[in-house]
Amino acid sequence: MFQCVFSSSVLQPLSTSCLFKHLFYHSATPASQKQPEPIYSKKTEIQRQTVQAHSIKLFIFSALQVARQLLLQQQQQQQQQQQQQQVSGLKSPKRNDKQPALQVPVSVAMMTPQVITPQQMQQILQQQVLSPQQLQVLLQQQQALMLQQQQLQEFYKKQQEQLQLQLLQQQHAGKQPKEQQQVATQQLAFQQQLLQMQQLQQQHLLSLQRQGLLTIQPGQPALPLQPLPQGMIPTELQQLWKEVTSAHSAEETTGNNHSSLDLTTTCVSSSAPSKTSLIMNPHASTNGQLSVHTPKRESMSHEEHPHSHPLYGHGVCKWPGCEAVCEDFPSFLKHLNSEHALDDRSTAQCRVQMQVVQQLELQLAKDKERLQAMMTHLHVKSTEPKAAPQPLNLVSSVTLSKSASEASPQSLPHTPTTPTAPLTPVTQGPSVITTTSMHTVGPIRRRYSDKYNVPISSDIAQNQEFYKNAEVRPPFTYASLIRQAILESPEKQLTLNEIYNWFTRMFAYFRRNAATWKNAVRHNLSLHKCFVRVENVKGAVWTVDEVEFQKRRPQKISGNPSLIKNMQSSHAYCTPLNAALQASMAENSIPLYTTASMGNPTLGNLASAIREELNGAMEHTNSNESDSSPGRSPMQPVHPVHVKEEPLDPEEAEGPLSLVTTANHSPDFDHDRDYEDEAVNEDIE
DNA sequence: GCAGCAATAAACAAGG
DNA sequence: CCCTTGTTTATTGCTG
Repeated sequence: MFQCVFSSSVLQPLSTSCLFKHLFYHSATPASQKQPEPIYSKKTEIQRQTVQAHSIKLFIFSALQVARQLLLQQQQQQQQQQQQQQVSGLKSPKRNDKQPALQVPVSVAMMTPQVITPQQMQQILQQQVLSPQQLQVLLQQQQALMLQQQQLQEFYKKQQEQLQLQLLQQQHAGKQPKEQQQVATQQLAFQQQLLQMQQLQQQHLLSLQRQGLLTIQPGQPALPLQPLPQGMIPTELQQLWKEVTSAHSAEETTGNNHSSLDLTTTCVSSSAPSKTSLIMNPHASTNGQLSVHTPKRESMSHEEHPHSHPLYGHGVCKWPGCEAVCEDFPSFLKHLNSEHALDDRSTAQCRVQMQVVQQLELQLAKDKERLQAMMTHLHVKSTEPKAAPQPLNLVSSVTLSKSASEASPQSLPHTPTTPTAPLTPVTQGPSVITTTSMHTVGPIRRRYSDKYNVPISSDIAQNQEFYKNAEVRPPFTYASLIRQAILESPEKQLTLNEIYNWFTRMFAYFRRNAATWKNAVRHNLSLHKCFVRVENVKGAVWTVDEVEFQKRRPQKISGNPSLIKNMQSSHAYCTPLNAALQASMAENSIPLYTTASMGNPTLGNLASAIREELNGAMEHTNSNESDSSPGRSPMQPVHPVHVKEEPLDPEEAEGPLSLVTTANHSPDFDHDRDYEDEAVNEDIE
């Protein structure tokens, strides 16, 4: 069952064919009339936004309730069987294999039954392996196994230590523990996970010991972290592992760490940017997964600062729910050793933390997935109806972005139209096509024009938070931005550095690639007569010659003043929204934008910004051009309609009172110009 | 295809 | 010498 996971659209289940039809329906509509449509994606509601996350939590919870009871019964039986077999002798471990897991598809049952990671969940969902019923069964199984793990732990504690040692030894030897003869294979794997967690603790102690701060001899040799099949090891488990063993791993390259690292790489996915870039490039996290990147950095930082610890900061133990004050690192270690030793409570807390991380990662994965689906869909849409050269252009741009992130972007000349670039489907690239990753595109020069019809100050004021937080290129020329910066200053004059600061303060976009845009700022200041350098006592300041500025582009903007006025008016009464809300609304407004909410330029701006981020996907889809709409993309200058734009001083026009006009206009608006972030990759600067 | 504009890159100089 | 500031030139992409 497929459901729309995007926007406020109705959650209607769709079959595969219906989904395609639906997508095609949207694709067939001229992009200039329609904003990106809600993406119908083959996912269940689990992959929806937070609401869905909550839903699934409830869903899981209810499933767990059922599972709990089942498990308790099952557990009792198993314990009885275990005890019986200890008495009567041990049977062949093969019985484990014959004992089927709960009714779960093979592909799932084959997985090591551990807590489902977001990745697994995604995979399951994407593969459409599970029906909701199956999913429920799986969840029950998962939880049951978790409970079982807990209870097994207790049980083991009550058993002879010999039993545990035996278990460990056998696992170390790659054999199946005897205790697992009576449990399903899932339970076996859960025991393994339990052991891994114990190993985490052991490793932790080991690491502490290696720091010379503990003298405890580990009771058992560190067991190799058993790689879980199919790369299914939970990322969060790795992270925990790395966190716990970070200091240790820095100085030792044991098999444990190797397997951990390798698995990390595996989890990142083979299509991700090279491991090296992830590791070496401090900005690579924008392209890759933080869950992978972060531990790496932590590991390195710990290497540099032996007294730093993921669980210790600002004199406080950062163990979840602890916050005990530890004056110094040794006392923290002592505290950690005493209060957070390997016991039920610690392992339970560890599990909780794992789940927290899982939730976060799931959330992140969902959003990434949605973004990718959106982009994929839009690319398809934009390429389908167009002639070959343009789609090539577009696709190669994206491809370039990927290759650029993999190779050395700096060395890449701007060859966005290079046909030699493989036309790799977008979906095959790094699973994370983030906003920032779009910025890693090579220097693709894209026309970058002012929203002539919208006062810059108005737009900036309306979307201030958005620009501040989203790395979206403001749809204004450098000249306009510089002018705005200067005009915003109390004395209408700024030093170059102050202009820089304004840029970085106002636009997240300009917090990157400083060398590039600063050069552009200087270039513009020097180039345009409208910027006048005034020698000051302290140095030089830049001012704006408004007359010159107005003379700059009179020919470009002309047309019906009333339309402009309408635009400004409708634009002005939009309440500024915070960035997150804006982004969300932009998402949701996309379909409406083309139809009903033409009067909401703020949303329009956001929609435009999103389009901008879409790497020109909708470029040249200007089959319908009509410039009068205030809801038209603010990115789009009005070409055909000649409006005298500049006479409208933005400072005058942006007043909130200058409005009161039509909110609705022609649903047509031109789409033909999309501006993307050419984005020199700052990562390697 | 061309002109114009804007973005980008880069060389260069002057001054702190 | 390095950095910042400022100027200039060249190139490229986009649009009309």
